[in-house]
Amino acid sequence: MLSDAQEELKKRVLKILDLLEKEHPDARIALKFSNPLELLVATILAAQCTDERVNQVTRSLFKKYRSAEDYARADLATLEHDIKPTGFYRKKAQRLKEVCQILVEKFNSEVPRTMEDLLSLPGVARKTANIVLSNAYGVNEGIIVDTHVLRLAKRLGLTQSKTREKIERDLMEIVPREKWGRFADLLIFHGRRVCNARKPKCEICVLKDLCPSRATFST
DNA sequence: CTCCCGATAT
DNA sequence: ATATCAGGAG
Repeated sequence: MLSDAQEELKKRVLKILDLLEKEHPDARIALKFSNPLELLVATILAAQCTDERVNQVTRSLFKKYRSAEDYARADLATLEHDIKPTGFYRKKAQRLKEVCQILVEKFNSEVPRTMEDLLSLPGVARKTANIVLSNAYGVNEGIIVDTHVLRLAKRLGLTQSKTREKIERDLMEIVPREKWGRFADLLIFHGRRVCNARKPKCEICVLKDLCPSRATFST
């Protein structure tokens, strides 16, 4: 069912994509990785942690742990120490080890390529799965709804929904499927550089003329 | 909803 | 002091 309001939202999305593409042509995932396993590990570590800190940790981590087997047989206390600066380190170490044990046992030591298999892994929900599918395998199963996409989608008036899963469905209806990956990259990049959580820089924002939240934030 | 974790910005 | 950082589970 396509209401007029939804058609308007689709137009607004295209405008946003166009403006952000011109503003941030180099927008790209900030996590550093060289294969699907490294991306999965980096994304798990990225929960409530800046990508910069994750990259700092993974630079040495990826030299020490090169395969799913390496994590699967790691000493838990050692792994905790190796990822400590990313925060939540006990839970993250436990999940990394458990996830990699499952990869070894059930997935031939490889990172799954389907949403269903990824979601079966402990500590992997839709946000993490979408990042891996999109950035490691070029698959658009859904739209990454992380803290930035969540915040910007609300501020830009693209959704009124509360939960991540509803917001993802809302966005999937108004963003062209071939742009799902690009949409997330651009919103995340813009969210980090301009539309911050704390103090959004509305005065330099290329979206200010179409942003319903602009007045709220202007100084 | 809380908990998990700690560094940093405001 | 408090909110936030490419969240997910109980």
